[in-house]
Amino acid sequence: MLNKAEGDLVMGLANLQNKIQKRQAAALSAHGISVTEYMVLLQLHRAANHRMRRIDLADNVGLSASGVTRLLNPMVKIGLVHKEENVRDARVSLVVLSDAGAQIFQDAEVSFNHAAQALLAPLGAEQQGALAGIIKALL
Amino acid sequence: MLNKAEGDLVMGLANLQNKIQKRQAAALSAHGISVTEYMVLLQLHRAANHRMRRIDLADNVGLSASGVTRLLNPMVKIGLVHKEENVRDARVSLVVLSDAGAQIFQDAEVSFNHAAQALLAPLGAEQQGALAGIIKALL
DNA sequence: GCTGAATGTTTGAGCCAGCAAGTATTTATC
DNA sequence: GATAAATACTTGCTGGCTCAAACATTCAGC
Repeated sequence: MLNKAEGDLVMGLANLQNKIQKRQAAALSAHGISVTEYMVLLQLHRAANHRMRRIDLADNVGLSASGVTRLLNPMVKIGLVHKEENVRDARVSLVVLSDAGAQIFQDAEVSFNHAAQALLAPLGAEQQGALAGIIKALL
Repeated sequence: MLNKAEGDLVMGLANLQNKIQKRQAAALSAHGISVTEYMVLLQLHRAANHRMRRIDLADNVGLSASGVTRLLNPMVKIGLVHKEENVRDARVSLVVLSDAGAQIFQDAEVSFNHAAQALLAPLGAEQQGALAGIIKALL
C-alpha cells in the first residue's frame, strides 16, 4: 500500500486544523464572534464597497447558502452587518458590513493574527513559505 | 501589521481542510461511514489488541468524551465495534474493533488513501515531505 | 479505612451546519 | 411574449458535536 503516506498526511492535516480551529475560536471569543463569523467579516472587509452577495459569501467561506442565511441573521440583529436589496436583480440581497462590524473586525483581526503567529511560531521562515506554496497548490 | 501573513496562512489552511474533508467524506460514503467514524476505526485498528478506552479515542480523534459516546452508539448497533468492561477499573468501558469493523475499515482505507493521493497529487515529492515536517512541528 | 479529589462515562439541552423543498425572480428558447 | 430552466435566497427537518451536570468508581492523604 504505497499511498499510505498520503492518507497519513490527510489525517495529520485534519488533526492540525482541529487544533488550530479551537485556538482561534478561543482567541476570537473575547470579541464575541465565532471563527465562521470572523471569516464572513474578513470577506466583507476585503470586498469592494464592503458588500457582497450571500452566495459569494457562502462560496468564499465554504458554507452552504442556508448556512449563510442562518449565520447572518444574528449578525444583522446585533448590527455587525445589514441587508441591502439589489436594484438590478431582485433575487439577490446584498450583505453590507456596518461601521460597527468593521470596528469589531479590526479588533478581532489583531487577536486572530496574533494567535496565528503564536501557532505557527514553531515553523522556520522557509517552512512557512513552503506551507504557503502548498496551500496555494492544493486549493 | 506584520503578522498578517500568518493569519492568511491559517485562513488558507481552514479552506484547504474544508475542501479535503468534503472529498474524503464523499470517498467514504460508498462504505457507509463518515470521516469521523473512519478515524475511530483507524485508531482502533492501530491500537494494541484492537481495543481502546473511550477517552483515549476521544483525544486521538479530537472529539469530546460525549461526542465519542454518541458516535459509537450506532457503530455498536451495526456491529463495527463492541463494548468490553475492564476488569481492573470498572469506570472504563473498552471499545473493541469487531471483525466486521476491521473488514469495513480495510475496504474504506483503500478508498481513503486513494482519495488522499488524488488530493495531494499537485504536490511534488519534496513538497509532500515538507508538509509532513510542518504537520509534525505544529501538532 | 474514611473522606475528598480525581477519573471515566453517559445524559440533557442547545448550537451550528447541511440537505431538500419551497418561493421569488431572472434568463433563455421558441 | 409565454414557458421552461436557471439562479438567489429562505425554511423545516435532521445529524453531529459541545458543554455542563449527574453518576460511578478509583486513588490519595490523613
